Amino acid sequence: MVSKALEEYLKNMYVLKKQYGNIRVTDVAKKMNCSKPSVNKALHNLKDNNLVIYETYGTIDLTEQGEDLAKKILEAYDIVYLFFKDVLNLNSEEAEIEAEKIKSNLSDNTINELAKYVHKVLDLNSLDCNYDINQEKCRSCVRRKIN
Amino acid sequence: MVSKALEEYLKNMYVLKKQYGNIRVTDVAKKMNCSKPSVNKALHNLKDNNLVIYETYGTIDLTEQGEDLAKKILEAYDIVYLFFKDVLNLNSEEAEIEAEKIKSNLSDNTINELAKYVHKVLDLNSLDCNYDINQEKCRSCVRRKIN
DNA sequence: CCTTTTTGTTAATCACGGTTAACATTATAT
DNA sequence: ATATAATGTTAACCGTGATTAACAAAAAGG
Repeated sequence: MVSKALEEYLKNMYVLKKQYGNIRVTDVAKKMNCSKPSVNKALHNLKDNNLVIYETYGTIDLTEQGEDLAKKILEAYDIVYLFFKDVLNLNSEEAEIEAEKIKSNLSDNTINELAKYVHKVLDLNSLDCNYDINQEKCRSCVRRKIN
Repeated sequence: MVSKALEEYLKNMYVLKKQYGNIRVTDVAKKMNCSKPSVNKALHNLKDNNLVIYETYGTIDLTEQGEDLAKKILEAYDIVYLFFKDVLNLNSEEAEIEAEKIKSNLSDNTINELAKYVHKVLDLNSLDCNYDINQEKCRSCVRRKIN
């Protein structure tokens, strides 16, 4: 099991790969507001855990295992974010911050249950709209897709 | 701002104080499954932060500030636990573990919103019981008190 | 090309939270 | 009252994740 800190590096590398097509130490450092040596260290550590492919001064890529883990982390983030934003009605900025803080702490099962719950509640709220369009809980009464 | 780790020591000291009337290094260490030197270190650190009253080989007590913080942490735990157990329907053990993991991460505002939400949902579920006693979401349809 | 700039790495260091081993103090029991 | 047991403290150390300063390599521009 890799640490939260390392997962965070991995996640950001994954996002950068999708965004720019490649992963660079400088970009990761900028994105994470940390120093380049920190990224370099993380890189070595992630490599030791078979999550990235990397040689000194070479290109950086995620292994299949690394991609899977990154996706799982992002999915956890998404579902927690959705809960905070659309169920608890926190504003986007706060939902983002709070989701970021706890996404890596929760077990797979909890994330699954939360996903099911959010799905169910957003649907329920949509139905409620037919009865009382102005009631407070209808702020989030738009049917959404959860992948 | 004191660290999560220190908050955890503080919380456990508070609980032991309520439970036994006094706080002892050995008891804290047992409760937290850590060594006595760790407790001792935490003690010095908490003292520096004006959260405990403590002299070498002397009795340990929480300051008013320390008690307030400990109570806040416990309240956060309780509300998160309740959410996992009675809203998400996790079993008690899992709800406990998950609540423990994230209680100190969430902002005051999030905890407040979560408290309001849990309160509301448990009431709603109670009402739902009148319509369909057997539907799945009624597993948690008992009216509960949240202090 | 070759100089300059950007990028990446290494070394040394730090803070934090934890440990074990050794020691000091306090409490207990006979 | 004192030997023994329990409790608490200190010192030395470790791993993790971060830093800055210095350096090496690669890329870019003239």
